[in-house]
Amino acid sequence: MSILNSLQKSTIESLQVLYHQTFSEKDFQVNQTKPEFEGDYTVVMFSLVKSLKLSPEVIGNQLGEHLIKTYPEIFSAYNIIKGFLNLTIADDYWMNFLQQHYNDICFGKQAMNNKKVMVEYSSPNTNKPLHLGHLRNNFLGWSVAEILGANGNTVLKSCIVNDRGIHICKSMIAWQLFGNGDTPQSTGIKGDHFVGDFYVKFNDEYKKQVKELVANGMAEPEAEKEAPIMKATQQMLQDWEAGKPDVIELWKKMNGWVYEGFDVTYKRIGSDFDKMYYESNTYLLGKDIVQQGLEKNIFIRKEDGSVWIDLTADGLDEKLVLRKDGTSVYITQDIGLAQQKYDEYKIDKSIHVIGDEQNYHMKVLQLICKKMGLPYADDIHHLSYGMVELPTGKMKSREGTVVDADDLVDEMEKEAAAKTEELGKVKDFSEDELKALYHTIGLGALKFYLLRVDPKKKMIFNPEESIDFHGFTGPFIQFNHARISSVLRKNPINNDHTTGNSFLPLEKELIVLLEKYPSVIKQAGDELNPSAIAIYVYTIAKTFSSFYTEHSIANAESEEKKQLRLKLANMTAIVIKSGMQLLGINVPDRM
RNA sequence: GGUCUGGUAGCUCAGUUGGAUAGAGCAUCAGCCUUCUAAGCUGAGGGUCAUUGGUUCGAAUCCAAUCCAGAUCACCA
Repeated sequence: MSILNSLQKSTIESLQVLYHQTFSEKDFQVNQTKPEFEGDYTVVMFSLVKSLKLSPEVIGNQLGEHLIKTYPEIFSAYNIIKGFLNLTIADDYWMNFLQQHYNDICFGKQAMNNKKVMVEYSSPNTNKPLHLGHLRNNFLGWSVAEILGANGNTVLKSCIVNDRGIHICKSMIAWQLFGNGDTPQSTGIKGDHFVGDFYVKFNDEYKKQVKELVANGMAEPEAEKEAPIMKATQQMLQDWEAGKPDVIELWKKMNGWVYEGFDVTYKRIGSDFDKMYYESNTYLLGKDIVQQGLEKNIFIRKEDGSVWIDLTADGLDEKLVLRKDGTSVYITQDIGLAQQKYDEYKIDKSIHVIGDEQNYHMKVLQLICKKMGLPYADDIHHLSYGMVELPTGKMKSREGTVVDADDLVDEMEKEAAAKTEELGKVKDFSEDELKALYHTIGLGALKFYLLRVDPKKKMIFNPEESIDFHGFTGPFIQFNHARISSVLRKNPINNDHTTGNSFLPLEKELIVLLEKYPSVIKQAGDELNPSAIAIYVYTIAKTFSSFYTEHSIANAESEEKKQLRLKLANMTAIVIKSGMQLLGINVPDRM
């Protein structure tokens, strides 16, 4: 049981004994004691005043007295300031805790429950390479999956690839027109970038054609429809849907190039999936559900044949679910895919990591599933995250302001290499070891940068300023892990129970923090929020760093003190490593 | 216009669901490496928590209104 739970429980029991009234954890608040006061945890008395009809000071005194008398193994002292009962936790309690967990690599993780969760993330389009926004999505999705696993869930990572549609045809057309038969192999360009370049080429040509038509007197909206390259693209989409062999062949070939490129990037950034879904296989799903909905009168067919759902009573709008030609739209596929996931895996919860620009869409999806009475409707959860913006505003591919994922990772690794060389602490590393280290540090900095911010909030990335390696960053945390590793390499730990020590303030601070790790994992899981982990791990590293500078471990005042500090350091290293792992970040033993 | 987010130090962000004098990092300034890794540590300056009301022992946090910024409301995905 956590110290917080023990504290709540003993408080409730004491209140029962003292006042013959039954309280629950929600009836009073427990916080960590502010550093300017004496004590470790504080119970706030004010909320008890009304029901007990006693002053906060009186309750605090009686409660404090009773607690230390009844639970001497937990509490050693108390004091009251205003309505705050500050409790000091017994040193023995901490000592036992440390002895029990200092070498426990599973500390903080929950036993398996029977829940199965699917986390869908990444969702790339096969017409362009991944960019900074995808990175936030990928890191979030992967980390959330990991965190849910640490909370005892069985987790499936999935990915829906948008591999068909008009945007894919655009790069196909452009390649036919301007490609001269070039391939990634012949040009030496990574497949996803190669195809992305043709997508850009399409837009350039399209703009040019529209401009020409307008110059010849056509109205702009009409010109946008009539541009030959656009008409060709639309024709190609129809051919694709009709299964025309040469179009299908081209489509397969170009998507194949993109996947080769994606594989490299995914491997590099540490994304992986248990299940891939392809829109080309799912885009027809959901139609039968629409049919059922029509029969139940949840959907309505308009005169032109299109099918709609009226959500105005729920504060939303009317939403189209089938076009008049009978083809399905995005939301229809999503309903179908949700059904398929449920049928296939019997998942208890389905988490969709999707940007907040699609909040409305996801709301509609959920509402439709609910109205259809689908059993999983309430278990669909949209993990909505804010866009990554530049100081100048949104990233726009048309204006060439998109920060490319591959380029960014390259830069981060280069930066890591430069810093490492400058410091010259790993001169004995082999070429391969150095490469691995640069990757660990560079990617660690990037992941931490994107994960330390609350997912819900949009964030600003300034490409002018490179991502920092000092302060509240991944490398700072990695550095502290390396420092601890270094100390532990040179000083063996004795497993005997360490006794007879009281804690210095920084030692106490560290152990109180370590004890909280399980609750942080739980919070991060409940909130689907990796930033809770990031902030926590940083706080641990920072506290350790102060402790490390202030007190010598190897040359402690006594052998007992040395053992205590070694155990503290060991547990700190384990928690840092474990927490960073939940973020998808590795920690080196040397850097 | 409707709906939904958000507004905290010069900048980027925290703030444990209502608790004690609102915290970090970056940037600025001043110190600290003959001892375990200085990607570090210590300290200083920097705030009308967008504004105004309300709720109560107590509000950055809850409620209302206003201002500002963004997203969305497609027979696009």
